[in-house]
Amino acid sequence: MINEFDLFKDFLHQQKLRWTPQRKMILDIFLSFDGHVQIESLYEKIRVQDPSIGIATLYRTLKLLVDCELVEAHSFQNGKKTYERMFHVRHHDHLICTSCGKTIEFEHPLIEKYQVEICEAYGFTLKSHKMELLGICNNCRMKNNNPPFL
Amino acid sequence: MINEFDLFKDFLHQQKLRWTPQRKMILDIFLSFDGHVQIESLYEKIRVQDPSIGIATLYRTLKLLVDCELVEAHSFQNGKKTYERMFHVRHHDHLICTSCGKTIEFEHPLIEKYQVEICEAYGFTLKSHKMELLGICNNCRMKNNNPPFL
DNA sequence: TCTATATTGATAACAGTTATCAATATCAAC
DNA sequence: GTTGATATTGATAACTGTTATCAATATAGA
Repeated sequence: MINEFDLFKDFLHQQKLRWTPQRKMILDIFLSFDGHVQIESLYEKIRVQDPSIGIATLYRTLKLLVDCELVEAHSFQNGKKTYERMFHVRHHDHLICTSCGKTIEFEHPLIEKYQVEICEAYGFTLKSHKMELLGICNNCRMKNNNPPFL
Repeated sequence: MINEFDLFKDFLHQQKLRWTPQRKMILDIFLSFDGHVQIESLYEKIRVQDPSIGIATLYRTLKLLVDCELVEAHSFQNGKKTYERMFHVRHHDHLICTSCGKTIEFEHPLIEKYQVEICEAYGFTLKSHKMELLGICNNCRMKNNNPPFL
């Protein structure tokens, strides 16, 4: 079964770029994270293994990983980017309790279908999506003694 | 009917902050835009009316407008924030081009319906949601003309 | 092994945003 | 209206995350 390393190697070869120990290590450590990874955490963990690696190499490698679609970049409010693994991972959306922070992952095939339709209508090629439903979970509603709809 | 100016004035008063001509003008010009406003465009238009206004005042005022929930801040791929009017505006979701940053607003009643169903299934009381479809717009696809790897 | 050239780490540069500060404006109390 | 405590302003320095530059080095095909 094809894996991320082979895919990255192929991509580099195809672009006449080179497979280096730094690139291997960065991908390796990136894959050891789950969910959204911040440059900062990634860089810390990388430096444990090899303190000589420069931050520029990390940014450059992440950009390559995004180019070959193994990784997706997100921007959040605080101005920092996060990076998310995009290969061998099933897509899902999030239900988030704004009171306790609990999150539930879910999928909904029909919603996905409508998303594609919307993109087609506007001439977009859909690459990914993010959907977050924000609400109050059962637990918190009981605890706070709030009525079910508020 | 209550309007943005009264709401902002009340908010400032409540926080023991002051109602100034600069704040009035910034809100006024902000409201003359539609959709997602970039600081840059906003600042240009403001300086036409009063070239003495400083960029810091613009940032400070936008932060206040976000605090009082008249405005919502978004961060997109290119690292720039955009600001969106949040009052007297119907809820909508976003289609975002990850290449040029162009955004299109849309609504889809069926998707909204399924969101409610999902929340009910997990015992959540839905408060709000955010859905972003990320892709490549027609323009950028033509311009770049580079097929994705894989 | 040799050689063209891609890659590296250090760091300067850059862009967007925020903090600092002295001068000024606001507004509640009188 | 005047006063005075203090919030606000504009200019700009500082800060943060990211990217570009560059000389030294590593890679990989011949």
